[in-house]
Amino acid sequence: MPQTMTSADLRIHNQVRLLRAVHGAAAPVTRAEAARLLGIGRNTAAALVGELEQARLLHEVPAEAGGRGRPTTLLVPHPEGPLAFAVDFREDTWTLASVELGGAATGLEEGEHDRTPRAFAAIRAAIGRHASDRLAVVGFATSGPIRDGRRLHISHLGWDEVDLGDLVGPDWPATLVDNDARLAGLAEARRGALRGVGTAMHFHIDFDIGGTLLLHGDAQRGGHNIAGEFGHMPLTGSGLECMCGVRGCWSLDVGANALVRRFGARPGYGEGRALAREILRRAADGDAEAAAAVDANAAALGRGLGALANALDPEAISLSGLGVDLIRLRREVIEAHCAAGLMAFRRGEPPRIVAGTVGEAGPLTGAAEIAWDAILAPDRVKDRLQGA
Amino acid sequence: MPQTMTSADLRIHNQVRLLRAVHGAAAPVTRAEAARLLGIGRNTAAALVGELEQARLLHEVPAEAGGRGRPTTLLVPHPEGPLAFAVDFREDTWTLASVELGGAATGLEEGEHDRTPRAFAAIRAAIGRHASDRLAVVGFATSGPIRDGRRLHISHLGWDEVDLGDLVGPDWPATLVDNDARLAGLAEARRGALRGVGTAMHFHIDFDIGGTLLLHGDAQRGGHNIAGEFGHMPLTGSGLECMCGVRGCWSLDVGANALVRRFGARPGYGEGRALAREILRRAADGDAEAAAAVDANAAALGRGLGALANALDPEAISLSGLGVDLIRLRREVIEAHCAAGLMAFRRGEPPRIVAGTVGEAGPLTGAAEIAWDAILAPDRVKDRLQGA
DNA sequence: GCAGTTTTGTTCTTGGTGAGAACATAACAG
DNA sequence: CTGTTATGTTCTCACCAAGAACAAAACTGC
Repeated sequence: MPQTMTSADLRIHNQVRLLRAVHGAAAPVTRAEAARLLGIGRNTAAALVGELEQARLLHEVPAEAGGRGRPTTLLVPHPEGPLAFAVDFREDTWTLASVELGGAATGLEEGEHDRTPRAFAAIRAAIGRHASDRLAVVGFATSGPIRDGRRLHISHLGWDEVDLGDLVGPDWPATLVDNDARLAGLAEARRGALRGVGTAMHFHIDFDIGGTLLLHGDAQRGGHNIAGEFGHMPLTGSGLECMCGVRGCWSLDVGANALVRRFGARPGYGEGRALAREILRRAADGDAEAAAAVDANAAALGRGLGALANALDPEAISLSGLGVDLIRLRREVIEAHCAAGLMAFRRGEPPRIVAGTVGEAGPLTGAAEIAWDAILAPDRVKDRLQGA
Repeated sequence: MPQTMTSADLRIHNQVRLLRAVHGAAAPVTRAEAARLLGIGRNTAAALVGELEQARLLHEVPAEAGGRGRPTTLLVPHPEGPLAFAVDFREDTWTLASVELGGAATGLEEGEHDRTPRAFAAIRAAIGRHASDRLAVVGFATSGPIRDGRRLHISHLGWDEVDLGDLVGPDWPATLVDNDARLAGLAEARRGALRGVGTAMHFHIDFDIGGTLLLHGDAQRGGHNIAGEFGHMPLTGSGLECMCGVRGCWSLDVGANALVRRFGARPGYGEGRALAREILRRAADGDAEAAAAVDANAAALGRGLGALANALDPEAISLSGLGVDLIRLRREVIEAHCAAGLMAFRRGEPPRIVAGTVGEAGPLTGAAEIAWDAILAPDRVKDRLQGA
């Protein structure tokens, strides 16, 4: 239930709705369109926008006349408005970008890192190089579960229970950290293949399978912010022991580990990824053993998706990482095994399985989204409106 | 995002908040408490309550003085206010109850049925015998998935894709139907063991395992209203074929089917349930084979819960049906196998596994909740306020 | 090129909403 | 019986969005 509602809160509420409409729109919105969209009068829209312009949250530019009627204005990000910085912290590289209202991103800097917490200092320095007083919130994507939003477990870096506070320090701008797979899903829900889908799931397939349940455009975080480890459910009957400490994880049969294990390579990270790509390439070229490995992978993927669909009933499922390749090479296998895992009465209306459209930029895009969610939170908008 | 917000909507919004506070409170609320709870002034509270009394949604009665200060009034359901009827439609019996604002239930009638759609006519007649113009919405709990809220699949009655419209007909009062396991979970979240838990799960264990993910007190329904078939995920490596059309379902290893199968009985419904209860009793009395069956059941239950916790990260999990007995008899087994299924880093903070406290009344209570959710929907409250 | 049409912007009035201050009231405490 | 405390009540005020009326700026068709 929303918190207290006074007359003044009403104004903020509608201004946030307006800002969200602009931020989430696929194409630029005119002021008149926004009024219709929110169901408010043109006069009210003018007043709301006027204050938001004053607060440097929106800017009005003349819209080119597109037919009859008095020409209106386009609502665009204010040139001096707040910016979100987004960081995608990957296995041994990172990317920093600046994202304005509406989602337009500008790449700022990239770097490599040595897999130690020193990487965070380098990123902080990069942020410092590009930051201005327009920088409002930093969204940070990293792999691995992040318990309570603070304690990082990045297994491929050997980071276990690393406290975020020790990494970002007090000199950082306001920073929100979340899991990359979850953020990739959020990106698909807000700006990709899952836009407008009420109940959806996203899975990022790499060595591991991480994902998220997306309800009405929001990624679910669980009670301790560590929801989404779907790869660590025993969905395909594997008897192997997983690095996570459990036996039989789905991830052992789907993704890069499963592909490379078949070719005698040890599971792990790094160079294994190249081998996995090589196997996919050989499978596409007709190599029988590679093809069999990919078949098995796709089958296990489909089986697990079917099981999850029984439990969570998504309308659509999007995939990123190796999942995109698996869909490209073996859509029928995935769908057939998904159907086999679906309860019979569901098979007439199976979840759509689609490749994500945000692609590699998923974590970065999602990181920008959580940053913008914070910037557009009613309290923050209120402060900004009153501070102006 | 909430819909249009005008000044008038603000009033409704706060009145709904007030009604929900009264409805959801554990103990009766005074007007002054309600004002504090909602963060509104005493004057505003007086105005809101006054209109709600006018609309016969709330009634004020003098509260017995409990200390210093001018005595206030207790907010109670209006004696002529709306009522929800709740129906629990079970395997061969049904129960009809009347529930007032706040959740107080009055049993009205019970009956047996012949497992055919004629049962609905009998229930309709019972509703007619007790209905007055106070009856606002009927909440109906039945087992099996209900696709899109309309198409019923009740396997133990042999109902497949039975359209709700053919059952309830146009002469029914406004009726909302949902799955009994989901409604039992909703009841726990609103009035039971899961009250106040942000992320929780509930499972009802009978022959099958049905359940629901509960987020902030709301049961998740999925894209086609058929979420919650957690029992039909292959979480325990069974190789058996399930009646649902899939192989390896969790339900085959947990619940009454798994118990009776061990004793040579065929899986199914009806008399099998008595045998399952008998096995539990013998296990409690020390019968070795019964104990082994119960052990296996508890282990499989725990294993599945651990897997689901990896994916969905609930703070607490409540159980009903046989789950209550399994917790009573084998809590350690469940918890140990749950921990084994949890990723290692989660084991320090496992989900609490608790017996539901609403008990047998779960589906009925949940059915009343969805009915009251409808009655307290802003549009409906608005109509009632303006109609008065 | 001009009059009519269409869409939007702008201005002003109005009904409604919650906040806040001041005061009244009804209990309890000593 | 007086002071304290919590609540009810009344009144004013700032604010909000709606709606009507009018103005403005484009296009259309003759």
